[in-house]
Amino acid sequence: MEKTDCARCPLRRRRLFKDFSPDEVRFMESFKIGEELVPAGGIVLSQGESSPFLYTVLEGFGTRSILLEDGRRQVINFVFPGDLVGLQAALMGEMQHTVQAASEMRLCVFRRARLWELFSDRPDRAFDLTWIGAVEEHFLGETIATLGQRDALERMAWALARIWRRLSALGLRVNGQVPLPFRQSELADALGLSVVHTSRTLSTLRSMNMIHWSKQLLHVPDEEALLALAKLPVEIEQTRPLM
Amino acid sequence: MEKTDCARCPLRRRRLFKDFSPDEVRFMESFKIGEELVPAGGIVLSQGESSPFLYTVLEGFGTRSILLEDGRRQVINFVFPGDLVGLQAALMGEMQHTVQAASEMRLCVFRRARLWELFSDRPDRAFDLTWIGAVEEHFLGETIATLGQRDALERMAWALARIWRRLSALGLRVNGQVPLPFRQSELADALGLSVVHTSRTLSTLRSMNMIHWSKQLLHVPDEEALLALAKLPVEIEQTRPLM
DNA sequence: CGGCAGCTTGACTACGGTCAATGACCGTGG
DNA sequence: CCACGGTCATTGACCGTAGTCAAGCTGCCG
Repeated sequence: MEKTDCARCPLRRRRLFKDFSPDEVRFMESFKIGEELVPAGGIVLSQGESSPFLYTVLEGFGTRSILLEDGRRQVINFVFPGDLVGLQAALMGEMQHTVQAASEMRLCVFRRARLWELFSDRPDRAFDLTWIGAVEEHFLGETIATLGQRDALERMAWALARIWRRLSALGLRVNGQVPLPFRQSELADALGLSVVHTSRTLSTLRSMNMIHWSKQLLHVPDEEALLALAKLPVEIEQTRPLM
Repeated sequence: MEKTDCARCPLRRRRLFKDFSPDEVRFMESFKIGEELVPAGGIVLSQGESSPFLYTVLEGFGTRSILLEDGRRQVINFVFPGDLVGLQAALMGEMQHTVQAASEMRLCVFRRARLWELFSDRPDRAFDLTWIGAVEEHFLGETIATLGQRDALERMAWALARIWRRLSALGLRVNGQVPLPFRQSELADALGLSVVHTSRTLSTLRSMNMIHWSKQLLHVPDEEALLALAKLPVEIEQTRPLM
């Protein structure tokens, strides 16, 4: 697959992401070894396996999830364009979770073996990498707080509000709608709810006129209201570095 | 407070931690600016505030927790000797959670402003820092899976098994007991349970003879059994870098 | 048209929350 | 030295949120 060169990377134009210096663009250009397409439903990285690659998502959506021994599954979070996946395996040896495509995904491919080079030659990029890890960690902390403290309605509002905000910041909102290619069972596994209760909770949110979700499209008529229900502060999505 | 020099750091001797090269010791020696004591109950870092410092825990135990607007609290995880705290604030500007001492803590103090120097001069240490972030992230993922998928008994077994293993690996097991200076309400807030149900769950575990916990001391008669109840693989605690 | 996956709805159940009373322990002050 | 009050843990009674089981429904694809 031919690679789009980083200089004209469509993602980096988005306000959500930090600008690169020309130097950084050049480095990433050399760091990137290609692109990969994963079909909807495909596995990007598999729990328990190591991978010679890490990836930045260019397009498409996915999930990170942990499989328990007894078959239960927990979706750790959702993966959106701009997210880096595979860093764990790159650092720790093997993936501790599975990354799966929910819609077709286009990925930017980096070679794990060259990660050390990044640390020794490009402290700025190494810093960004650590920064990305810290943001991820913060987000997981918020997720823990949500699962630990909030009830089903709040959890659902929280998840949808986060998705809505993120996709909006990515410029994926068209006609007041964002794409939402997840199934209810994935939401359920992300929020620690049963599929049945997920369905009921969604219908409550619909009847409250907080969301409209059908045909893989989500519309939020009153963002403030949903954020309030989710008890999320009305802050802006912070600009983040891109790998 | 006079500082113990890194060359004879008591923590680094423990098997749990990676060895430093003499070079690294020298660098850390210069990176460390002092030590600090925080009394039991004291706040180390406060959610929403920034901090000019980051810390490595030398002794003592604590919690990281998120305060929700309505007063609910979620304990994200427990903090043990060897853990690094304050990296989030150092990178992202302000703390997203609070770090509080559960017992008296002795901390190694580093200056945030010199973090950049670490990245530019010491790629090995920068790599370790990122590594620490990745491990933390993995652990939070496991926590999410626990809160999302497991019932009260499994959660409690999981938490106590993790604490038991970690403290054992730290060499803090004496006479088959590890110190456990947390209150039940802290366990409750960590596991998303009410204090009442936490007490009941603990008494179930006791009656199953899985744990003995009194007077801030925890004893696990049959580690395998507890790990099995917690559905935790019987792996060794991985050696980790120390900052 | 048939079959399957995903969603919805109803009926019942149970895990864990809430409220409340009591007990154990400890530090403080009369 | 003991009484008092505070914090933390325990226990009982009751209740509610969310899980389970099961039956239908919808839409899609072969």
